[in-house]
Amino acid sequence: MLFAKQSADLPGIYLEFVSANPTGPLHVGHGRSAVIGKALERILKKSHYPVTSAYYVNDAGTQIDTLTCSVILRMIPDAIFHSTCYQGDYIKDIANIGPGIDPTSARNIAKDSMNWSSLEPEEGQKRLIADIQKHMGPEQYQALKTLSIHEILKSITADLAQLNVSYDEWFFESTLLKGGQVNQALEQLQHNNHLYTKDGATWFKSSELGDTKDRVIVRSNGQNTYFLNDIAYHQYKYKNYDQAINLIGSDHHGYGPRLEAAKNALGHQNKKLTMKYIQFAILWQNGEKLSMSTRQGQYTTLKELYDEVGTGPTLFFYALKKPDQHLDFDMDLAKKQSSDNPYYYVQYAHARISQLLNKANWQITEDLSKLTQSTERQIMNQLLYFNTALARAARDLEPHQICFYLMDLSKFLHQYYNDTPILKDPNQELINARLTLLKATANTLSEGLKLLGIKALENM
RNA sequence: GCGCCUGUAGCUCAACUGGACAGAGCAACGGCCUUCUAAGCCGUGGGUUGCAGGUUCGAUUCCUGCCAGGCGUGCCA
Repeated sequence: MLFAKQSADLPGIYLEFVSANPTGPLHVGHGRSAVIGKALERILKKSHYPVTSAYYVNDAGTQIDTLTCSVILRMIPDAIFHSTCYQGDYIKDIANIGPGIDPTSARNIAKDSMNWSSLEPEEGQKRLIADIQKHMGPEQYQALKTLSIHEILKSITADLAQLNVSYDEWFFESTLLKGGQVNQALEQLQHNNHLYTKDGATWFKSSELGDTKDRVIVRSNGQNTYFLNDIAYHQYKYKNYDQAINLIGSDHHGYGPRLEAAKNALGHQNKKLTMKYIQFAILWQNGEKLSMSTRQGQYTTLKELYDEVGTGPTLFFYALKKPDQHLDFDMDLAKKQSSDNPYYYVQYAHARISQLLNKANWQITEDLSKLTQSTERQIMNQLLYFNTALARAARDLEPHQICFYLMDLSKFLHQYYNDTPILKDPNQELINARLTLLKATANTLSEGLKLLGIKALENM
């Protein structure tokens, strides 16, 4: 192989991450997947892989009906708010922008709401959705559903944008149902003899393909499981890409084998499915662990986090540890503007260089033969190592390797800066050579930070 | 019970897929600003890599068995 690989030779990668249900604002758990996922997209793209990033919007399941009904109940002051509905204030906000509900429907719903709370929570939940849909009528209901999803996605997009996270594609689960891809996948599984019926439900024989047990894909009540729709989604991925990478919370690790089984059952043995599990981030503030309960809206939102510690530190801290390692996110440290904080350590290195470059009278030179100090060699070696570090981060899907690379490079820079008064030297040629090296260092720091979504600072 | 992940210095973490005396930061202690930003640098102390075996010239890394923690083990998503 004489030449470096071109993009066209490399496998097209479909990278899905976050894909949180659009039922509420993103919380701090989603933040880590968002930051790592986007960093991976940039790392892979910089490594010349054709990458498509995607957010899968689950807009078809019962949780969306729960969302819609939560909003509707908040629009009717007389109705009793059900315990299984989403409690957060954001529901009220959506209800306030809504067009309102016609008086007859509202009265009926308010009347029924007494019955729901007398039932078992789950049963009440089911009845609630059915009754509300009946009273509202399909058009009015659908309008509010669309509005609710739209508003939630707006807030999710805004949160992600704060962390410089954007997507090539937003893929809606509902399009798979409308477009017939779900039925198509179902038929193909049937045709390939991977299905059977038991207890009125349709089962996928995933245990024959490496999973620990068979899985229901159509429930006895006729509803698809999340899994079936996801199979159809992955069918789409395999048809258009060579490799699918899913970033997924490690609490869902049991999901991988059945997706792999489905891939093979549909004849996509030649495609690669990579599950990258992201461990939880645990927030610490004032030396105490923050509660992560997702019930009753008692969790820390992503917005609260980046408002508190700032975008740059948030990005750096989320990416700092190996993805499959638990992350202790120390908010006090992230806010601290001192040497303990690795984010500022790296930024300070870049800022120091920027100031020198601005202050000096110099020009770029190709002659670096005068740079013979060990500190200068150390920096040069580290600069040459960048491509390797990048390749490793891409290979292992581990952005934290970029963080460690940047911290190492920053350390060499600070050492150099401390023991060599660069601008004081009488030899202009030497100054030119040294500042050329520092310019390259600043560029590399800036590039590395950019991979993490962080803008390098000129001064501090 | 079974499955996946984790266990490295007092704390938080690395360790280039099996290679040299296992490295950083913080915390502790001691130095460096009349000199380009001290948000920095230098030095000292700190380890039986959870435990016990095995494979290997060589193991934090691979295998087996324990111990501890986390997460799973739905006709939830």
